[in-house]
This record gives sequence, structure tokens and C-alpha cells, in this order.
Amino acid sequence: MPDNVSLSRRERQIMDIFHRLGSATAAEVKENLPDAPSYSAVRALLRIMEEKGHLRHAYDGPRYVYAPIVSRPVAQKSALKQMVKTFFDGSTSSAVAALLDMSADDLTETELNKLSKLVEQAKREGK
Amino acid sequence: MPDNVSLSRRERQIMDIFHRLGSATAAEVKENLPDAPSYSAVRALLRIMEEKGHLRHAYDGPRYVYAPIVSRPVAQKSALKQMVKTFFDGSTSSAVAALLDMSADDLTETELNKLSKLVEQAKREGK
DNA sequence: TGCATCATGCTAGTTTCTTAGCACATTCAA
DNA sequence: TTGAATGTGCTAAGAAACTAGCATGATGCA
Repeated sequence: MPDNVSLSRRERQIMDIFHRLGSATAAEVKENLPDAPSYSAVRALLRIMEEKGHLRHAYDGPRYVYAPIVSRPVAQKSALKQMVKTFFDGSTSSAVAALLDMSADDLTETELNKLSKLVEQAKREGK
Repeated sequence: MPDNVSLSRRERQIMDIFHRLGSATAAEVKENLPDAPSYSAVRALLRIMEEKGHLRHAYDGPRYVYAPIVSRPVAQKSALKQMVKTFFDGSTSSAVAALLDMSADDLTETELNKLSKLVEQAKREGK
């Protein structure tokens, strides 16, 4: 095992599923996995990832329901940080700009108003 | 080789370096790599990644300078898309909100004003 | 109750990734 | 011009990741 933090290809795919779904059984993970391997392979991966500390499991009747150890907000934050650092030279505003530019068409007026408010709020708090 | 698109652990680390630096020689990649392996190992990886179509190389005198095949803007876009989909249920505004919240303290007034303008512009364009 | 179904735990094998090291070409300064 | 430094190409092997399949225990319904 290299280091318990950096994920292998499959492990990353699986973590993405959990970040999207929150929690999932082995069968659900398999369904959502590109180039889905065998059910057995998925279970083995989940077991290993639990050992490594990426996941934990609870019981839903007879079966395991896995979920990430790290909460969604924390995972979001760390993913965004990484993203801003890697792709935007550490500039948050560049990232926001790209985000807006990218999906300008998809944003409703309501959402845009919400964003205006967020920016205004940030201004007030900064002072 | 699994599929030429999904990156292995090392390959991902290396791609991140390129997205940050733009281009780099084997020696530079090695310097920036966590748990840096041997110079030789780095070169081998770069060669393989070029074969797979992730990188290309040019010459700087005697040595190779590698760079991503995909341009930075395109890579940014696709990374953001992935991020929004995985961590924010597809909601751009949630992502922007998290971004602002995360780094509110680091944003200067100038930057905030810039963002205001971007939002206003998006509003106008949407109409 | 008995059996099909659906779980998990484990083991062992294959494939892919990762690495080092050698051979050879080029560069550059003494 | 010559040899130390610094490149690259290649090969082979060890490590890690990935996978299938079997054994076994729980569940649920005819």
C-alpha cells in the first residue's frame, strides 16, 4: 500500500460515487461504476477502502451500507481548495469567474440573485 | 492499460503538476512530486503518458519539455464540471457559494467587485 | 421446515503500475 | 578533444491494484 491517502483509479471512482450519493451498498456502487467489475471485486474494494480509513459501514438489515468517513462539507472544501490551487493559481475569484462563465446559460435569475447576495454579504463581512 | 482516460495514482499527481505549472521537464516534475521516485521512474511515466495521449513534448535544447495535450481552459472547465456534478448535485450556485464561503477572508474588495460585475453581466446576458 | 436468495469473508491469481538500472547519445567546459 | 554531466530509450522485475470464485451464514417465503 502506497500511503493510504492517494487513491487508486478504482478507489477514486468509488469515492466520487459516495460524494455524489452520500452512502451506498456494494450493489449500488457497482451499478454506478463505469466498466463495472464483478460484484465480488466491488466488495473487496470497499473492504480495503474501509481498512484504509476512507469509508465506514453501517448495517441496513443484513447488508452493509458504506459511507465516507469525511463529511460532505469537509470533502467539498478540500476538493475546492485543491481545484483552486491546481487550476487557478490559487485565485478564488478566477475560479468563480470560470464557473459563472461556464454555466451562465444554466443559471436562473433566482440563482443569480442569490449569488449577488452572497457577494454583497462577503463584502460586508470583509469590512 | 485500462482505458487511456482514467489516470493511475502517479499519473494523476503528474497531471496536477502540469495543470499547475503549464509545462515542465522530467527533473521539474520529479521535484514537484510527493514521495518523489527516481528520476528514471519519472521519465518512464512521462513517456507512457505521452503514449496515452495525455502529454506531448517539445525540445528545450537537449531536453524534453512536456506539456498537457489539453489546454488549460479546457482542463479547467472539465474539472469544474466534474466537481459541480460530484460534490454539488450539479448546482453551480452551490459551488460558488461554497467557494465564497471558504475563502471569504482572502478576497480583496477589488476581487469582490469584480465578481459583482460578473454576476450582473450574467444577469444581463440571461435576459 | 426446507430451499432459493442474497449477504459477507477469504484466498489466490492476473493485470497494471511503478520502479531501478544499464546502454548509448549529446553537451560543455577544461 | 576528451571525459564528466546530463540527456534519452529500453528492459526487467517487484509492488500494488484489481478481480473472480468458493465457502459460509442469514433471510424470507412456499
